[in-house]
Amino acid sequence: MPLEIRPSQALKLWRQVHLDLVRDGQADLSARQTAILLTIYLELPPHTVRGLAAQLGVTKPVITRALDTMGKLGLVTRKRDEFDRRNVVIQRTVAGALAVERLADLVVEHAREIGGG
Amino acid sequence: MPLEIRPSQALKLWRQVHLDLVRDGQADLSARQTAILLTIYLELPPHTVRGLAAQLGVTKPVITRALDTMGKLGLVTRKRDEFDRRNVVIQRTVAGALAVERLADLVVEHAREIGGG
DNA sequence: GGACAATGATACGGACCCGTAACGATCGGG
DNA sequence: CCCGATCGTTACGGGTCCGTATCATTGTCC
Repeated sequence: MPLEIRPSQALKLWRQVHLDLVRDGQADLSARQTAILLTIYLELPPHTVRGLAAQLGVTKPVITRALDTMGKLGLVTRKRDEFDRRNVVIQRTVAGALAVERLADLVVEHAREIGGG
Repeated sequence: MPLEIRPSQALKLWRQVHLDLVRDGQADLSARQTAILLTIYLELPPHTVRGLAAQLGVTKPVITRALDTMGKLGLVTRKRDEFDRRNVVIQRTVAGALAVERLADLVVEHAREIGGG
């Protein structure tokens, strides 16, 4: 059963959620950072810098810097892989899980409000 | 008729759309810029710097700078209001309308893919 | 052990954005 | 005409991010 949504509804939803994100003063994440964060929290671990870079189609420094920023915000953590010490495993945090959950609630709530658009 | 969507579906949708935005190499807009762009294209004109700042809960320079950037990208245009020459009216462009339309299509398409999640 | 590959981090110059504060231009009332 | 209010922009110091190139560390294979 596909999720049906019309273009006008999609845009209203997109706008309302972004408005809330901005007004709540939450971290003003870029599209890249959002994609990284959600990939970490939705896809099965383990996550590496290399893997994320490949999935997003960006270079490794982009991921490293995004992880630096999100690390400061407490949204993710890094840990060296003990089996292959070249790798770094990106781990989830409680704060990160809460932020993702809050985003989900925001989308659900506004979707409900929009209704027939 | 409310638009029903579950949290897990919302997150999948959010991730997929952001992944596409990043991979398409489109302008990597921040949450603020996205909110501004969609407000201009969804709400009734006229739009002013002051009005946008109030709606988003940010300061005026934030809007000015965002308009500078989007102007370079061809997404919006500015014009002085001839009736009150203190005001600046923000206008839509063909390129901006296309970008918004593309975003809508992206959301609709991924919503359809997700289905029962 | 040594050459080579792979991983993530760092250096660099340049661009953008932030918040606060000040600025020039314009309007409106006395 | 002038003073104050309003509008959008710009200046400033500080921070983040970009892409490219390079680096140190670690693993792999002969």
